[in-house]
Amino acid sequence: MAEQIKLIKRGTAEVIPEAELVKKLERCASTGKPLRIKFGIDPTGSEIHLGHTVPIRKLRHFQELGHEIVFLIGDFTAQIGDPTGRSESRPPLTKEQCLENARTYFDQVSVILDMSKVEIVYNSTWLESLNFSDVIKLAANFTVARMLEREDFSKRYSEGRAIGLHEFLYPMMQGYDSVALNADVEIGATEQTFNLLAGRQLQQAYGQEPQVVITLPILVGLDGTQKMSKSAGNYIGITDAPEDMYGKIMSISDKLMIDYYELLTDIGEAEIEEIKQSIANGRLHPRDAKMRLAHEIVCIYHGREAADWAQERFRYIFQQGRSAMAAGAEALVKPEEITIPSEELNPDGTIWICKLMTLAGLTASNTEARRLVEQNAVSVNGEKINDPKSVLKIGESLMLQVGKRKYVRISASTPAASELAKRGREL
RNA sequence: GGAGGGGUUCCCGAGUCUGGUCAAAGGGGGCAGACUGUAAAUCUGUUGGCUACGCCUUCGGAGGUUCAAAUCCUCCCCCCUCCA
Repeated sequence: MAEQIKLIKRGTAEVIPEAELVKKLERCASTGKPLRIKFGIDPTGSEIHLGHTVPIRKLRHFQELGHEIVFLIGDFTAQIGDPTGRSESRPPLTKEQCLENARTYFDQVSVILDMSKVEIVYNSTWLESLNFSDVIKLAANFTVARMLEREDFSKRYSEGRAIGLHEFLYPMMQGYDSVALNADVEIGATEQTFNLLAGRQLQQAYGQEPQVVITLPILVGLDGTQKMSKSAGNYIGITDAPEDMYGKIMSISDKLMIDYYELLTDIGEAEIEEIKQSIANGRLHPRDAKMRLAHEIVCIYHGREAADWAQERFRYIFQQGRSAMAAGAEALVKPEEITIPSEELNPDGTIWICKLMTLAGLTASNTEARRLVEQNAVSVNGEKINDPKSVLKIGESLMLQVGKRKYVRISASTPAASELAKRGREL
């Protein structure tokens, strides 16, 4: 029992209230009836990043302990859009989009969770059939003062910004979901606390035992300050290539490292504590601790072999030669191959460097390319180019590198091939 | 319904009274360079496009005045605040 609680509490922000969790677990142990763990998502259909995995990993812990995961797709609520943490309302989604998004979501999540044991439900199932008097009855369980307790609402209210009346309904609906599912535990990020607690309130009103609320910290992104999110561009996608994932983790600040250890890996708490101590007293170089972290995480999503490779590659490129172009580096570097249509070349088979960079997708415009060349950020076959008027001959193939991390191998298509491709496009 | 304040480049925000010197200050963020541990901090450069010391497009939208408009005029759209 103590072990169970320890695993469940690991990395959480809050367990409200802990005593009830203990009671539920004890009952579960004596009756053998697993707890129902609710977790809801908005089927907005974006790529999953490490920030999303924090609560999902918590679900996995519950799954390991033999409890039942109920995955709630908020297909109904998606039509309103949870105002939490954002000011823009989202465009409504069609049913088909919801289903499609849910499918891609579960594809990605299956790396972490055993999806065959997960119960999937859609909240339109019960929310759609409520009528106006049902809604009034539900709404009567809350007061305006109570709603304004939510930080997001009170802040907007005091700043004189708009709060849509329908936004008050969101916590209510989420709470009613818990009633409909008879949830024992609900998991969410700390910013969800209010909505999660609404579930407790409504469950009590409907004569159910209230759910235990478990909140998880919000994962800070690569920039070290903002919440990890796609729109902020500070994220690590779980489908990122091993080397990218590894590299991105290496670029986080030392301060974040321990949080990442705790929230994103299975390394034991005692060991994490030891790492922390060793760094503090200088026995362990923070870089090495971070490499371990990066390896560990890549391992989860790509397997040991890929993680080993990414690590070796990192050592080779960034700690030793620092040249992605060095002979024999091919196997580690694995540059993306880009073929330039030969009609883009000048008659003598050469091409202007800036144009080449843009064609290869390394820059958005020739002007940007020119700037980078002038800033000494571009090299070809390992040699810096700093004349923006340079003209290159592609020949067999060449390595083009921009900045520290972007590089591609360029080759030109034969005229015949590009002619074919062109015709293919027209057809 | 009444009164007032606004919409400027990725974001915030000057510039508008007193048209040109405005591709538009400053800050943030981004990118690159130096230093490093692809860390942090710091410093420097850069941040619409175009084979480019010139040209083109951009200050909510559409017109107009003018040699010249982010700046002046007309109409329209949108946002916010206060009062009711």
